[in-house]
Amino acid sequence: LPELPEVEVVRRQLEPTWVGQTIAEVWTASPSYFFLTSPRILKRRLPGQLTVALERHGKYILARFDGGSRLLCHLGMTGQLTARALAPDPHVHLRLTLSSGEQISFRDVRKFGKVEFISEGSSSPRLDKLGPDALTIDADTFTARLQSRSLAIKTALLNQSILAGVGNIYADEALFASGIVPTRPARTISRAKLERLHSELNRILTASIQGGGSTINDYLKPDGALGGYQDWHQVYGKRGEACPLCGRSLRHRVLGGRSTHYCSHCQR
DNA sequence: GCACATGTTCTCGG
DNA sequence: CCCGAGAACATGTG
Repeated sequence: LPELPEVEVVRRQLEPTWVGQTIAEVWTASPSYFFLTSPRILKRRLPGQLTVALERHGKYILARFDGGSRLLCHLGMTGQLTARALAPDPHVHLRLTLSSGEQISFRDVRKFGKVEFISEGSSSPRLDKLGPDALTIDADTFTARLQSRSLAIKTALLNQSILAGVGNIYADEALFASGIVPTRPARTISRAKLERLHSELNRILTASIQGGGSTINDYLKPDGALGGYQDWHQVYGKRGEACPLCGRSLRHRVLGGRSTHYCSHCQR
């Protein structure tokens, strides 16, 4: 379930524990078909690496090491990254023991998460494909990247090569907040409306990070607490409930294979 | 048993 | 190349 705000909360909580530490030991579950880089390579390349930064691009977390190599993590749908001690369970796939003695664990029930070691000087096709990060993109770049598309605006927002970090929840919330119907082709939306969407998206992502992200089913912060932003959702998961603006019943439909929530009166 | 689930990636159409 | 529909991935919940 993690989208940009949840991944950023994870990054911020892990940063003080992880950055500045050397990786001492690597443990992987076996068997596991969870890794883009084989457990054998992870165990050979990671020990001894000094972590100099913990970064995020879109929904990806990247640990950067002093030699220039990086560890790429994607939480998929149910991934959790934590420095807490976890009770033994079959869903922990990777544990990194740091020089401080603390452990970073990657737990993922559905195994849609990804872990990849990127050697110094190498790039990752996954990273190369990503568009600008949704939290830091400026209004001009945002409108330029969307104005040329004939895709439905929601489908465009979910496309990580156009804009990185927005998932189903925040796409629905941002479109509601800016009064745009999710099915509208992006290129038919005025510049002013796209600028409004940019500012509402930024406001919502920032507020969600402040609130600790959204917990629907699985997401937990690294400290084990629930997120808080789900209480502020206006439309996501609220089909049939009253629109917070006009009181009419909120609609639901499938768009691009994804569950989509909107108000047909307030969003045009 | 069935429907549904927050993400990514690929294939097969047009 | 652009776009959409659908499936696949693996496992859980209601």
